[in-house]
Amino acid sequence: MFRVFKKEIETELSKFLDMDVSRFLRESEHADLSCTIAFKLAKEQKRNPDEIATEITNAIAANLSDYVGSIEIVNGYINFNVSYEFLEDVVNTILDEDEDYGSMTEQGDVLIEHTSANPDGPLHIGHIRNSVIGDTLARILRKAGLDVNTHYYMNDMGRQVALAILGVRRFGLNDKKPDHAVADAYIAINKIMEEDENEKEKIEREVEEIMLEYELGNEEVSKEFREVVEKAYEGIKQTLKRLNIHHDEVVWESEFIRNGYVDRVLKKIEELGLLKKDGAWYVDLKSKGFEKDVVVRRENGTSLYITRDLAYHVWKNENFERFINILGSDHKFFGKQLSDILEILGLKPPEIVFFEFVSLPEGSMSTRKGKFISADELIERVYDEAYVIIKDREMSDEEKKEIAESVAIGALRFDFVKLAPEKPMTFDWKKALDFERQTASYIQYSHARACSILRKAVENGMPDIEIVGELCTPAERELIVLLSKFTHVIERVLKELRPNVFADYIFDIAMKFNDFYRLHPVLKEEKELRMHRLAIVDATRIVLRNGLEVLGIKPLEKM
RNA sequence: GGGCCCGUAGCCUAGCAUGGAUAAGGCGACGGCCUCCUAAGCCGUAGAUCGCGGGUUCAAAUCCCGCCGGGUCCGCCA
Repeated sequence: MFRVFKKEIETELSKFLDMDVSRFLRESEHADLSCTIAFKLAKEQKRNPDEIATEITNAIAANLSDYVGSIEIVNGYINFNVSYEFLEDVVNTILDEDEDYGSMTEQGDVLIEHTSANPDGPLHIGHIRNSVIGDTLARILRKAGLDVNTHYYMNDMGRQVALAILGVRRFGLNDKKPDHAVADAYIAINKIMEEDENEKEKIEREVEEIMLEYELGNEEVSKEFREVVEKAYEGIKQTLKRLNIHHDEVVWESEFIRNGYVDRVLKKIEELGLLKKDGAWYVDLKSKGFEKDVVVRRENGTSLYITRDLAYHVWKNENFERFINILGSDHKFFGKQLSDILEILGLKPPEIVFFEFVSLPEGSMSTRKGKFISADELIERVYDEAYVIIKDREMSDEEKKEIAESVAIGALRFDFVKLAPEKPMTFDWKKALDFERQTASYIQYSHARACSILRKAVENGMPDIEIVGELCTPAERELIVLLSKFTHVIERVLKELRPNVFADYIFDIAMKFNDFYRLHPVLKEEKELRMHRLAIVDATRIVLRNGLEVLGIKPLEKM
């Protein structure tokens, strides 16, 4: 709805000004939309901005639709405010569209690859950042109308996995959750390598050996790889499920060796005359500014991670219009190489969302050294904390557990998604376990409050609702204008691929709703005013619910 | 050494793309609010040389240049 308001002003302004005017229009605290074009023109024409603003306003005022309620000129700014009719239309549209409010009609297929953690252990808190960004983005893009597929790219051919397999061979798997059991074997074999030079050499030779066997398709070894990888993934999948995250498909890296895509991509590079063979095979990327060649095949004939990933991206090109990867920023160099090679091949590179590292106060994490906080441990502790808060409430234990689970998962997801991806993050137990504001629980609580008011209204036999623009107070106005920006915000996320923007938006709604709640009684009011406010509460409830769902957080009706 | 990212009150963050009106929230601190729709809430107070230095501009947290501090990458690893 806000988009309609904005578009209209843009159209009228550009009729008069004959230039792209959108960059001079912005949301501000002073008005619903504020225009700074007069400053620009004042400079060019060496005139007073106020004078120009007045001229512009006079020229367009008559043509503006009923959604524009007022235009004001203040110090050269042209301030546009929405009308009563706009406010009414927003609330009525939300009530009408209900769970579809905020949905858009973007078209096309998108593939989002996220998480894709090495199957050598459980997800840790760094991986969760990837998963949450990826899953939230997937949900936002779906809300926008796109046909979204999510992939977990299973890195089954890496050195780490080979090592994990040797670990399992030597120590077996204990009876912990399967991903943790794999990690224990992996950590144990790493420990041996660190402590004993002879063992280290021996194990490294074995790693080479089984990697080669696996690439060549040796049945015995392949079976071992599959078993360990599937074990690890089984545990990872459980963790993701608890976080409301699922992948539509798991794509095994080794598949691209077996189905010939790796050979195809190598051949294609060779045909372009870019392949250098000197024992190993290299791609010359000097034209793209790289000092060193990129190795795409080792001397022993095996492929490398980038070779298989190139093959995967050839496949993505064949099957999807857009493909987005969520990657830790340590992959930036790699991502650039991958993208540049794809471009040389005349293919589309992936859109990549990079996020900065999650580190512990004592330094960066390492699965190999067993130095990490697992997602499972984090979830469990946040859950315990959430349970403590409600344990004395009057409800069934089952209900308490459900609420604690939703609050815990919500808090966790929100904590990761609210931070801009490019910001580094230092994990802090105290903050992770703190439920005082700025977390999902605040939003869930606001939603529950709205539900409660509506529930009581029905119980008291006053279910009728009706928005009346003229009755809107400043706080109500602000809230409704914010509610109208749902698709406006989604549009921005689509463009920037930064889901934190959406998280902020939903949080803002919760805050504005609490302002409203404090200032305006609802159920106590006389009929007309009560119906008006109930309409606002219901509309807010709907937007909060839809927003929380887009964030993968359960909208609770009671807490 | 070179590339990329980050640096905004004691702490965490938003704003930076497209320069504009007193730099916005939260945590923590201090003082208050449950005969009133859920106190997982709310109100008030204190707290900022927007890392530093230059430049562009009528106007810079935002753009440009140079530094400083932190992270990360520069493998026949992934």
